[in-house]
Amino acid sequence: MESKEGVLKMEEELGNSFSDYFPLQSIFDWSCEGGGNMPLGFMELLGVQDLKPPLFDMGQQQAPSAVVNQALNPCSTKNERFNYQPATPNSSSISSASSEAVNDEPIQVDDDQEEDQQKTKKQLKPKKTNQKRQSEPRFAFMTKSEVDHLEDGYRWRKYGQKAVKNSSFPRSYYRCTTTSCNVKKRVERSFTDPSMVITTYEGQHTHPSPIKPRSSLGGGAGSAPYHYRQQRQPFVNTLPPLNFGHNNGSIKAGNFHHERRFCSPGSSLLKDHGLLQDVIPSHMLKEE
DNA sequence: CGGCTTTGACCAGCGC
DNA sequence: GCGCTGGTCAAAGCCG
Repeated sequence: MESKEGVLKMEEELGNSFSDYFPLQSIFDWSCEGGGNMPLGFMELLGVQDLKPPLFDMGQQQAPSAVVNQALNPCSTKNERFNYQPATPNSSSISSASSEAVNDEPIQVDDDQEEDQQKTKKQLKPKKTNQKRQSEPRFAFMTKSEVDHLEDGYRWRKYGQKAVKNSSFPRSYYRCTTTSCNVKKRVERSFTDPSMVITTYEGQHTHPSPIKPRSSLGGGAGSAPYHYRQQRQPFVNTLPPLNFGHNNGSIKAGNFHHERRFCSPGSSLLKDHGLLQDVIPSHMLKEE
């Protein structure tokens, strides 16, 4: 199965098994049994916990898990190693919450320290002081998408790209453009299925989504994330963007269309199902 | 002109 | 110790 392979790949990448984090249960199960309470949800990992998570506003303010319940009927998936992911743009997705520092406080580098580090780096390019690079909470998910960089409501600056071993697709590195926000994300395509995009978030946002609500747009072009330009591709996005609720008017009509589909269960889900089935193991679908 | 991407180089960690 | 690989830096260039 494609998706499972992807998840396993992510496990390797993250250096931990998802079962280490979510023994016997996936986030789906949290939603089913815990009344939607996630111990450490995606939203927290993204640092939007106190923002009325726009991410899922599109889902009639449903909790992520609820969205999942509708979309994937996770309660019947039992111990499938899947969990929900942010509704990424253009896509159906499979995610894996992960953190190498589940028990760690998110690293909040003092501004002064950070400045010092940058200064020294500029001057001497000294050794990096971060002995353990990946100490931030991380969250990875797979997305079926033609677009590499998925809209999630935040603005990102690409700071690097590397060819990845065993993959013909490069990995891109993005950093949140907001000063003092240390969130990073990596984006790469699955080499087993080029249509799948693996996005890994690292760290927590310390600020609200920069994308303003439509009502405050006034044209909105100015707040349109830079990469919208990149998304002008002949492909059609298949799911709503990760708007984090403050949906920007600049998001193209196609996305709104999908948004509506996503919000209305029933036939709309069936439509999405066509995409999801590319992602969801067939046996999961049979269980429904 | 500011903000962003591109891309080659550099650095650190890790395995052999 | 050496080489490989992933992650980051920063100059150059692009674009609205």
